[in-house]
Amino acid sequence: MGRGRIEIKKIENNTNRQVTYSKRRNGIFKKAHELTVLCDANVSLIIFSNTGKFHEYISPSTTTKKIYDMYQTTLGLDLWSSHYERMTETMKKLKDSNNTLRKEIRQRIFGEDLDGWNMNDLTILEQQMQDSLTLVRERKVL
Amino acid sequence: MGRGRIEIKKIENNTNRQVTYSKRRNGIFKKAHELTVLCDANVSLIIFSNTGKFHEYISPSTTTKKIYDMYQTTLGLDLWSSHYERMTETMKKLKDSNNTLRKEIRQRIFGEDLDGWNMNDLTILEQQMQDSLTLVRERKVL
DNA sequence: AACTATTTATAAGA
DNA sequence: TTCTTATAAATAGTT
Repeated sequence: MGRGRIEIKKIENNTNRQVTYSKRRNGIFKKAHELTVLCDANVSLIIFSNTGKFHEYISPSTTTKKIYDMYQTTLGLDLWSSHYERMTETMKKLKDSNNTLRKEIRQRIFGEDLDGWNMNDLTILEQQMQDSLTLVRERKVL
Repeated sequence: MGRGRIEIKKIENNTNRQVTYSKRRNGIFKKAHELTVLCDANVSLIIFSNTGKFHEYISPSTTTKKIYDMYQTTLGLDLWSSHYERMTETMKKLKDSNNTLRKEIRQRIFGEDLDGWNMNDLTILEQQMQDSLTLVRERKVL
């Protein structure tokens, strides 16, 4: 690498570690970009230094989120997307339930939307309405 | 780099590109690991080849999820959480709406849950029920 | 998969 | 820090 072989172990001297970090960070970013161009690859490279400083390389043709989504899809992981799917499904069920309830209210409270009901259905509905009405009238005299 | 300088542009020959990809992937993974150890850094390196093959390096002391969580925190980004929050809010509204509808049905169809309604409320409800019942009866004779 | 001529990366020094 | 340079490391083309 440079003047004399170095051992791959943590550089204890703060200044040296910082300098090496800066040089090698540039080096690996360059490598990441070369891999992107030469081999038409998509690369996401995120680095946090030991002092918490953040640097990243992302291939120009993609985004970090896309890479992360692909990562999850590829590994079949359950970090976000399955959670998302569960929520989507729950939401769909809630919406369906909502629609059903609204229709029921239109039919049974306002007597609307009853096209297609036959005489028998209507008789049962009428009886139910009569019962409810009786309940309310009873409550008024309590 | 090797025998003769190369240009950094896409290698068009499939075999050559594949071979270079394999060699350089190893190279950059080694660099990522050296940076991790020498500089005590946390590195996430995810690569998708142009054929969709997936490879990653992650510093041993961390996980990909941790890096992405830090990534979001550091950038103050909202890649996933804002979407999540919007969904959570929508879901809450749907649940509330659902509960309201169910209560309305209990009260106005089954005459239940009417504690706290005063005489005036009950009279209005009674009138509404009477109107709906009339609507249904009219429909029966159509 | 191994070899090797070169280029590239970089550790240490200025 | 930035530049220089000796040397190690990476790798493109070859076998």
